[in-house]
Amino acid sequence: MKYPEYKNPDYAKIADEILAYWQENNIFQKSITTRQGKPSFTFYEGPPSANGTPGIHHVMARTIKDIFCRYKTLKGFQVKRKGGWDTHGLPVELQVEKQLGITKEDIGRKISIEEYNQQCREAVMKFKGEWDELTRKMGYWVDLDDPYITFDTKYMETLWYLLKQLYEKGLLYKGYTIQPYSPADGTGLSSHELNQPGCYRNVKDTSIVAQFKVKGTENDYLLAWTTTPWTLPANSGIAVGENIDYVKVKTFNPYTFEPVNVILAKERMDAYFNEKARDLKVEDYILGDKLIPYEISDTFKGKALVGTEYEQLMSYVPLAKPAFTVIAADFVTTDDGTGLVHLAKTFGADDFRVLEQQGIPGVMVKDENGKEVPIVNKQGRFVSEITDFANMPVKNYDDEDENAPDYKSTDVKIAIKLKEENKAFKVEKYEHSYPHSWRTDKPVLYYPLDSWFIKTTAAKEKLVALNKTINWKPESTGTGRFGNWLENLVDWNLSRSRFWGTPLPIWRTEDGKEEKCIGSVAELQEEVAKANTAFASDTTLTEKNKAALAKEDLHRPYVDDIVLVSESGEKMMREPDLIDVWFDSGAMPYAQWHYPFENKETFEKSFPADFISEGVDQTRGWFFTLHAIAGLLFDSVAFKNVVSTGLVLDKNGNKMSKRLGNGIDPFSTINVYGPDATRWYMIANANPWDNLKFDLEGVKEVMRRFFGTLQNTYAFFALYANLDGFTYAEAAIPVAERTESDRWIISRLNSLIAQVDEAYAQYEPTRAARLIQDFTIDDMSNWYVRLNRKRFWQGEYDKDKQAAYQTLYECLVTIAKLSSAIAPFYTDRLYRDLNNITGKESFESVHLANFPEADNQAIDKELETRMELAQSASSLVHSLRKQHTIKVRQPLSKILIPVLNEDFKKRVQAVEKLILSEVNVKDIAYIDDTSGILVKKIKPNFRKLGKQYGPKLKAITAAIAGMGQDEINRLEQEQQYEIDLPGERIALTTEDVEITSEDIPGWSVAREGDITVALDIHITDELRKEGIARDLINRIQNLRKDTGLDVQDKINVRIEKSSELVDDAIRTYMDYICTETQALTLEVTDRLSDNFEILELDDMQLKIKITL
RNA sequence: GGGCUUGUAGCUCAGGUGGUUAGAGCGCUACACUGAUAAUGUAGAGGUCCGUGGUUCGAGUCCACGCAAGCCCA
Repeated sequence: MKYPEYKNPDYAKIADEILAYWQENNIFQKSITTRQGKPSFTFYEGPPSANGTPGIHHVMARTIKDIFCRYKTLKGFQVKRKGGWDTHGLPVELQVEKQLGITKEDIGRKISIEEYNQQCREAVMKFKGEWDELTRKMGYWVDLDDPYITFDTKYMETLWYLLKQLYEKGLLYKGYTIQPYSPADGTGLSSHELNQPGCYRNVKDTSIVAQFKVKGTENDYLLAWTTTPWTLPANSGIAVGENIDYVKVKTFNPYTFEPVNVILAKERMDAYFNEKARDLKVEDYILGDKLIPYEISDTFKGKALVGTEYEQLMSYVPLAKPAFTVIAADFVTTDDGTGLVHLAKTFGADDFRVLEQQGIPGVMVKDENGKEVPIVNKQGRFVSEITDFANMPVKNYDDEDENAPDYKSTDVKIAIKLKEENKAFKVEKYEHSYPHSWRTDKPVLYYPLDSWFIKTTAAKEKLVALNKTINWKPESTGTGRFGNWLENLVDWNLSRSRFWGTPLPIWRTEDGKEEKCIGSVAELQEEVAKANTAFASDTTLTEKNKAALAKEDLHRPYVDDIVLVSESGEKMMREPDLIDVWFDSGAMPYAQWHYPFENKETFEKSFPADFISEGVDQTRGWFFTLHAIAGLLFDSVAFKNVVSTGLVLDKNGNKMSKRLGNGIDPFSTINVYGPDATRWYMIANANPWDNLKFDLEGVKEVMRRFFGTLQNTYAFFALYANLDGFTYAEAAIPVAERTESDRWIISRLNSLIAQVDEAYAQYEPTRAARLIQDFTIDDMSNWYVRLNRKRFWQGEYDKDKQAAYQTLYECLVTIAKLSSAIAPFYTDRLYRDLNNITGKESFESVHLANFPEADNQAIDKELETRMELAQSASSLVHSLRKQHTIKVRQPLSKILIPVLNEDFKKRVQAVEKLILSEVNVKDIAYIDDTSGILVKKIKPNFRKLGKQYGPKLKAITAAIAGMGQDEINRLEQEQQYEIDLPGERIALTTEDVEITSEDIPGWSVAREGDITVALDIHITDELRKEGIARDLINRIQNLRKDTGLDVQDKINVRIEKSSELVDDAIRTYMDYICTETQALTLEVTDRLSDNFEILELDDMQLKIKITL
């Protein structure tokens, strides 16, 4: 049995093979069953919607999910992960509308709701095949055989159960919010509809700066600006900015010329007062003059205005305190208007929010049922209570000719009235952007619409407190984005007026006085039975009820048909709304198990989740709904750890979109570069929560640099291990008995295990990937293998060789395990290629193995430091050789290393041999102080001195810089040295400075950190000959390779006599050359006649002939 | 308009608790090395650490105000 050797590894192909292996051997299932009885680690899958094709960002998000599930499995946890599909909601509906070429209005007319929903049900799984394929090909392990599906009746039944729980706790109520509403269409508009092109249009409207009289003053007025004068009768508050500067200005009303004191933001004065009137005196004003003088009589911050009461502007509907009070709001600016904002609670979302917070009521009237309604009806007309304008449309909804000479809009009529009453300070046309219905082109109003809410605000404190126990990655998303959101929580608006979704399970009598919330299918059946008994005489009704129930489907339209009976015997109809689809996904911890109807125990064991991960855009989506439902109903968090991932952008940092065509197809990427490199690149390149600029060049680089190096190292190992028959059959050689470099790489390996384990445990996969990558490339390949190459291909199969194999084997297997969570395919191949030969472990796959444990005994920090020293020393010698253009093949006699203390010397000595062989030098000479040739450099220890002396540091630095060699020596000998500062003397110790060797006069030196190296570049004849011998070996090796000889082929070499120097070199190093080149004979002949090759050696030419 | 994030070499990114020569990889240039060879080493070029103020003996790092990009929400 041999370790498989690969010529040109195709990583995509490897992945396919491994995938097949997993499938045949049920590796995923085994990764769960083999952990039976172990502590469980719960992961919740945020359900994707399969109505679109998956993109490259899904690979990113799912890689993160997969990594931690795999990691925890290796750590011995049982990690069940149920897949799921999000199936309801607007995107599906819009897609179907588009597909059928219909609009929302056509549903229930041109197409029945039943048929429409059937279309949705089919459309939503349209791309399930692609999703499953991606899941499989990218190696995302999730259980797709038994997924939860949000349109499933069982799933929906759990939603009803949860809603009923909320209802019974009094957390589900009917209220209203201010939403875009089109009176012309008689319907509300979704934000999606509002985002239709052409919806926002520039229109000229009448704007009014109204004068609100401050209570208890003679003629002090608050100036508030509005572009919707029709909302003025509904005014019940005014908002100011707390930190904005306001002024009180003495002037005259430009329409009535009455003297007034008006209050507005200082910055806005220019807009309302004529510069030319600045120097006029208020006292000198002649009534009726166009140029109106003004004078600032007071200045104050907005804060001072808060609480000011004023008189109602248009008193059609009286209102009690605290209405008509000035409040502070964060949305007030001085960009336009007056810096005071008129608030109409029923006609602005901001207005509603701040007034609600302050407990200020809105201007409402009672309708015929005694229900409170706004002063504008659903047709967009003033109600009768607004006597002067009763029944007038607030916008031009009657298609009147606006260009007619006598046309006056309602806004204008209001303006005229206010002017006459000394209540308008300025009236003008104002052009602004205003939303219009995309159907009728008529202006949209912001209007209170009925909605069902979950009273999340009731649990705000709890939700905030629970959030603090969640480990957020990154932390700022939890404390900032999510935390702030919770702090400013508003009630969750559940209502959606759509068709494809979970219906609200609430039935109401027509007068709204009695209602019932249904919490299960069984309950619905009971209630239907009751109703059918109560309304037995109405067979149409009872038959409909029966038919609807028989469908066993909780969707519309069936549930709409069901009529229930109230306590008092009234008919109850279902509230027509659907619930927000976010409730669907937020309820998945319960609904995926059909809790509490089934799987109670399973649910309890898997709640809350240990880990979830989704895009940061889910903060107010899934993350919130999970948190809210768990907090409200279960007094618990829904998840303990969460990684919110950033966006995947194109390589230029632009959002990927179908329109721009800059999207990356995940399938082709995986097919070309393989899933491992794709996954590794995404993880190693940037932290998952940072946006990723996805560049295929980066994937290529990862493939070459990391996987290429790892594969190369394996290939190297396999090549020689196969030749030597290494199968790890021998007992492991104790680490203490292995070479310095073996112990070093093992120490580094164990340090790596500990660091990688910690990185994963802290949900920092990027750190883990980078650590593994650096170790593989720098430590294992470029240093350990390079230094130890000879041990693998030279000499007998002795202990030393076994130690080398064992050491490298250990490294490779460990890297396979550490990386397996990120690159599951290649690492499984690597692991099994190695382990199948040695049989060290009995696992069928790396994913069934255990995470390596760091052996602290094997970690030797001192050794790691020493090796760093060897690396920098070697690098310095290489650099010196480079300067003098002396190739490494040419041996040199010695290097000098200055040593300023014994510790340093010991360290270098320990790695002396390594350095010498690495740089091809015969000897190291250590020079210390006593040699008297060192030039030293002194530098202040800023960290220490700074703390101690602070401001005096500049003077001290100057004094130290002035120290010569004698002074430095004295400091070192006496351990103390006094320097003069202006006015005082300071004693320095050796701790206060850093002394390094700067130079060795007459030598060529190089420095890096605290190590200095000098190189003896004199080449003796002896060295020259050895250099020639090495050159010759190199040329012969090249020749062997070029002629296609195998590594083990023995050869005979004949070389034509040339210079004495070369002949001498060959004679002297005959044995050496023969051993290295596997030559049986090597002779120098007078003349080579035919079939010879010419070797270039420095400036010489050699004729050579190689035969088998 | 608000909240959050990001800004360091041509590109992608590192740079605990402030410490005096700001690093790596890729790319570019040159040279070397060569039973790991579609690999490797060394060197060079390339930086107003987004800007402006401030704190400090000392700021890429801390503070304030901006600018730019992104996400979410109005």
